[in-house]
Amino acid sequence: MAAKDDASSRTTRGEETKAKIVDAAMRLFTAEGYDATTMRAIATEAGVAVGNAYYYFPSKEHLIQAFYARTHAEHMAAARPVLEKERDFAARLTGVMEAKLDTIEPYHRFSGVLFTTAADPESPLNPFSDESLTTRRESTALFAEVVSGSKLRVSKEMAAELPNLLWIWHMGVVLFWLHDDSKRRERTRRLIQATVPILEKLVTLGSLPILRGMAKDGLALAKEMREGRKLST
Amino acid sequence: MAAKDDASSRTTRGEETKAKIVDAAMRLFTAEGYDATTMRAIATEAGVAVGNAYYYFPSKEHLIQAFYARTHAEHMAAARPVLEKERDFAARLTGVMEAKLDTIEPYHRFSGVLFTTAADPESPLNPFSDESLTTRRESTALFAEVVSGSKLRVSKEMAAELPNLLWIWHMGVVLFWLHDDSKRRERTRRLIQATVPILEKLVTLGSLPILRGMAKDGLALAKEMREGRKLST
DNA sequence: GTGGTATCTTGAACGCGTTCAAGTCGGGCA
DNA sequence: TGCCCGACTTGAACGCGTTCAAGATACCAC
Repeated sequence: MAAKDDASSRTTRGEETKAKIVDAAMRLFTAEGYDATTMRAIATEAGVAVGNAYYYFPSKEHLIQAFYARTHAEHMAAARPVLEKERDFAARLTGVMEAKLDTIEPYHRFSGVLFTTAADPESPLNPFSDESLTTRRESTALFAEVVSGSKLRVSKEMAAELPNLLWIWHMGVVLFWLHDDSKRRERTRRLIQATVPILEKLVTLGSLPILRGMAKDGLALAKEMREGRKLST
Repeated sequence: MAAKDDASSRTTRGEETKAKIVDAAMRLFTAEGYDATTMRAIATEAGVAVGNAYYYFPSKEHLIQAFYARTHAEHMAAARPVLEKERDFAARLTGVMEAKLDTIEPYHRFSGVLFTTAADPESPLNPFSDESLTTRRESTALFAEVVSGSKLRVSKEMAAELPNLLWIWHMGVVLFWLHDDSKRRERTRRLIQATVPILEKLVTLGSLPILRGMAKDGLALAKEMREGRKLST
């Protein structure tokens, strides 16, 4: 009996409590919305004291980040089949982005808060913050895979910068999605359908000798701007 | 004596109290930051009861909007000389955008909150909200003037849509500015310097017969997306 | 003047996110 | 066995944004 308890040692109990709290929070956020969900309600739903939630999460906002990490993981999984199957750049990008929409759809109602703080340099939810670094890196890696696994041939500079640019594009699409109250988010899907070919065209044209110089300048600018903020890698 | 009081009638007293509250709020926001400034402190500074502030403003956030309206007015004024003097499109756009940066610079420290809610569809501060309609319209009109007062010749469709696109671009620049901690916001200024010629080039190229079709599609898309949200006009 | 009324003002009270001093628990060492 | 100590848990208390019933104020009609 005691042997088996090796796994369910000290830290494990804490992990369980932590998971109970995140679960409760996600249930309530989804059902009631962010503002309407109180920390007391989360604690009660999780079967713990309110102070206990603060032992594991510094603030209510940080609970959202845990939530964000989850949908991010789901997105990574949902994008997998697309990356395995498709070889065409536009199809890969569209597939990955649509997988994102499908993943976050259940939370459209209260996702506002999720990205609300996106613009606040002080918030831990800010996609440029250190606390978002892991997620951002993974997300960028996903877009790198969209490029590298496609038939598209790009320069070294382009290969280095394009994933970051696609990540920015993806943030823009999500921002649009937030405000999109059309059924099944048809508008956002249309936006994707319309902008992906443009992106592809830009990348392709950027490889032509004539436009090489201009593309190079653009990429250099993107890199410079990215490194100015603490976004680098 | 009584005759002179015509002007300082009923509504005027209310206006004065309202102004006192906004003044106090702006002083404290600038000095202490948004979060550190309490409604009680604002009320005390303004010499009124806390409940009185809520008679004039539905929430603390709405006080920011009043603040936003002020800097907006300042920007309109600061942009005037540029529009009077310059005739070159790029110079006009750069000048207007740099005027914006100059106007909002004093509030960089706490502007995060100002745009924090930009992504939240529920917030009254959301630039796409009905409550922001007036400001947004004026702002768009400013960019319309940037175009119309320049030597640049554009198609009817382009003239109709370009101001909105420039407004979006301007929001992006402000978002970048928010995260820009370089001295004198040199990075943001560099971003403007670098992107304005690209915008100009895109507009110019879009007028060429060869690319007319593509430009038309792009403009139609922009219009469609804008009308999907309640942004129209 | 007197009463009526719309406008404006008050501050106690509410529920919230958050903090923290005071615990409880359970494995390891004597 | 006893007891120690770090990991974990508790809930009362604090200060905040916000609400609201109650009152003050100033103007009009009579």
